[in-house]
Amino acid sequence: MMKEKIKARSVPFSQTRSRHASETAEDYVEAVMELIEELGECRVLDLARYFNVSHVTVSRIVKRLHEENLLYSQPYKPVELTTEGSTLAKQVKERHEIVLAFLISLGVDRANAEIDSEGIEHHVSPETLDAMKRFLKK
Amino acid sequence: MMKEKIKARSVPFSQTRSRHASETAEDYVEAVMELIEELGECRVLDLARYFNVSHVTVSRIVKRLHEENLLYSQPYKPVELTTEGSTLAKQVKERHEIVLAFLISLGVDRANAEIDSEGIEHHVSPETLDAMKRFLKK
DNA sequence: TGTTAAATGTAGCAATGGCTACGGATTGTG
DNA sequence: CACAATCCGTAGCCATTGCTACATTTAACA
Repeated sequence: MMKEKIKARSVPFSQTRSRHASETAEDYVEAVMELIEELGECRVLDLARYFNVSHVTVSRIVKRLHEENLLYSQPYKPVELTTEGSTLAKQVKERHEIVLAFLISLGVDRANAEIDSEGIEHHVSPETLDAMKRFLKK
Repeated sequence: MMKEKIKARSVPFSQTRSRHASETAEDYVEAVMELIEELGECRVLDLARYFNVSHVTVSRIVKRLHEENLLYSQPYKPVELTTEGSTLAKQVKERHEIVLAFLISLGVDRANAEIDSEGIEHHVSPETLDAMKRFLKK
């Protein structure tokens, strides 16, 4: 059978695993920032409740993000953001808020907008984010 | 320290793992449908090139989706869609096309729209999809 | 036909993110 | 202070998605 050349995806599904790991990092720094604002500090169990996972899962991810210099943590102590983590958290939070506002302004009810924005935010390029901002200004 | 109750995320990050597995399933049935249309058949290596992963990764995922009754495969034979897989593929493709058209109509250039739509499509609820359709009609 | 090339499968390792079970650390309270 | 409750770490399991290396099957062609 004659076969034409296969075109790979515009942007290959490059490394689904590392992509997911980055999303986790973004979710965690955002959550840590939010929980510190809400509660004054962020414990492992706070994150576990926030994400609805066991404290063991949180503990391991916190350890990884600590090694990646996004979080600062000591045994049995609250989790804190490093400078790098804080910077990332602010970016993620801003992007998240824009996506959420955009969906609401598009006519999606708040409940669905909140759910979808959490999934969508990780996949919004700066260009798409700009387009959303422009839409919001009108 | 007094701590208020922690509110879990509106929709808990429930089972990131199974969520990712579903996304993979959606991506694969969509790819299989597209590759069959383009090439007449879909081989493991076609999928490997499409997703930029090794044939081993594809082989294992195809095996899993076969067990989930989305794909039909026999050793050393082309991959096919089951009825269930075909139905899912059509839904995913339609949703994907709407998201892509929406982003373009929002003012995102095609290249970025294609990239972002691939990431976003899995996180668009029916409500948000409806809002995108309404936007496209105007 | 028989040899070689291409396509797939299998074995086995790593990273990530789930979990339960268990034990140690910290905290709060009588 | 001491005990109990809560918090958190470790061990060790599973599933998913990456990989390389190697074996096998299929297909192509000299």
